[in-house]
Amino acid sequence: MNLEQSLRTEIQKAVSVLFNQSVEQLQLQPTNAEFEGSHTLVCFPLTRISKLKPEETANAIGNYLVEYSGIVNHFNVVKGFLNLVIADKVWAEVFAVIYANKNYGSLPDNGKEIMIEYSSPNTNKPLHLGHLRNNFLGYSVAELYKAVGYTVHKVQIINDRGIHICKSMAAWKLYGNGETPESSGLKGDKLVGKYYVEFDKHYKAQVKELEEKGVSKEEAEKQAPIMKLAIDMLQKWEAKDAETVQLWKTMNGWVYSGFDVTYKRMGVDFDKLYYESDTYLLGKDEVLKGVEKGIFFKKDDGSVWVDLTDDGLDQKVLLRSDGTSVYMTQDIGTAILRFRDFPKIEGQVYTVGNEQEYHFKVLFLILDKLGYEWAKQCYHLSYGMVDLPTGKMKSREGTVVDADDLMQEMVDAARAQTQELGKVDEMTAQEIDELAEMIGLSALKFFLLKVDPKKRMMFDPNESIQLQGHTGPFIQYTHARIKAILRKASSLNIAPDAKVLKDVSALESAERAIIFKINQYPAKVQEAAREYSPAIIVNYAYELAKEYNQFYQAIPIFSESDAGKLKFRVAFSQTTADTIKKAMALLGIRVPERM
RNA sequence: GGUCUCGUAGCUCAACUGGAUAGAGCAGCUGCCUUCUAAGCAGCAGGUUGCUGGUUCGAGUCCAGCCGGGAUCACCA
Repeated sequence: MNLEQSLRTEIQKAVSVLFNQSVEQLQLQPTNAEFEGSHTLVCFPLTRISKLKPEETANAIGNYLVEYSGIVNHFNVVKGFLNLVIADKVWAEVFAVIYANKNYGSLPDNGKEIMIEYSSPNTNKPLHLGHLRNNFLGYSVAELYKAVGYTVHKVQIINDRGIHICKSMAAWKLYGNGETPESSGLKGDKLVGKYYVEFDKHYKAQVKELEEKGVSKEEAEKQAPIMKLAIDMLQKWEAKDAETVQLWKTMNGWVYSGFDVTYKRMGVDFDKLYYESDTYLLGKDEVLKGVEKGIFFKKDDGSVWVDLTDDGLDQKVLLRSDGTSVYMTQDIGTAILRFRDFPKIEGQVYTVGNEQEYHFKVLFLILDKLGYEWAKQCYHLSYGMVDLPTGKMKSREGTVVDADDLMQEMVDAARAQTQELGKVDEMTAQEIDELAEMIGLSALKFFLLKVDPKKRMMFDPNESIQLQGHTGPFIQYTHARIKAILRKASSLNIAPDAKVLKDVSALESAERAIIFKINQYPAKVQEAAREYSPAIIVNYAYELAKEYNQFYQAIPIFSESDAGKLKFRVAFSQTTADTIKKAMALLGIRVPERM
């Protein structure tokens, strides 16, 4: 039983003894910094039971806890707030338990499985800033679910078919001269992206030319030879024309190898990939079955619809009048396929931008109507757009921030800063590279994860490159700093053991603050998983590091003469470093031994 | 227009789900490296939480109505 639970139990005991009534709900919160204590019981709601004034209620409970609980040393009351001061002996015991637990913060395997989808790019454009937020979020939520006991399957669906990739193919065929990633030295995804842009350029020129000849805009857009070629390729692809399929495979292959490089640097991975070319025909049977069951209906032109007006939504098309599938149909099929592939998963998390909220609302509703129990366990992890100081990212205006470029800039900035601070004197070139990589990516990930996922956020390149303050590098620095202490402790043969810890009394307030923080860690992990919010861990890690730095600055560890106390300080420095490392790992951020 | 969503310090974000005098970082100003790493610490300054009402012991948080951003309402994906 942890401290908070014990405290709640004791308070409930107090209430039932003092007021002869039981309560389940207690408002227990951290004490404001300005008052003495760590835990505060809000007593206003209890006045109904106590029939006393808030202050009197608080005093009565406080006295009882000091007398009987064995946890509370003393207390103070401000208005209806009962501020409790936990006995140092209890803190020491709490810490001793944490110190001995190697898996602190992780729950044991709960036998449940969950699927998390993220990234899911198109194959015609390189990954950009928006994908970075998506990937970091999805990866982190997966780590959070692992930490609370789930087996997690990370997947993505790659949008590898359709007119967009045919556009790149058409442009490459016309203007590529056989260019390959090898011959050009370009990353595969960049090469294909280049031809997508190329397509657009020529297409616009051709449309303009036709218009100048007196063709209407609408007609010109249809007649532009390059567009005709792209459409022709799409039809050939669907007819499984060998040459077209081969080109498609080749160019997508380039994209995948390019993406792999980017994913690797980002530090994300996937357990299974779904390709839209495999799944785009799925779902149709399911929809037709739905028609038979009367869940969906057919219009006179043959198109199939679902009526969601009773649920406050619209009617939505599921099959076109020519019988072909739409986006929604595919997603229905893919969802069902995934539950067949992984029968044990209890639900799916879709990490997709909030512009698709309506789509997923409809999707989950349809799956529910089709009778799939798991539909209720599907969750759209909807995140807000990333804005630039100049406004929205627009590919047409060339304001898209490329993922590879950005990561490189961050790493370069980290290297420059590290060198400027003179931290690299004793490092090899390889060590410097590794450190710069770690720091640069930490700054980026921390920056993108610190905001509540649901909210739209601002990405200011100048601010993101900051390595001081509320940043990943600040936390990494704290970790490295603690490691330096531990190295010194080890060289002095100071080895803490759990037995000594319990005997420590008279803690400094900075020490209590850190133990209090460390003690919160498991609850924070669970909250973050429940809320699908890595931002909770980001802020937790920051607060813990901040707390430690205050201690570090205020109390010189090795000047302590009491051997027990010295060991205690080394021990909780160790645990702080471990907790920082674990928390950062949940965010996909590594921490260095020195920096 | 319907639906959803956001609005907190000059800027970027918090606020434990209704609790105390709304907190951090950046930017600005003051201090602190002969002691474990100054990518740090301590401090100053900065707020009518978009506006107006309501609910109650208590509202940034809940409700209503305005004002202002954004998203979405395709036989596109």
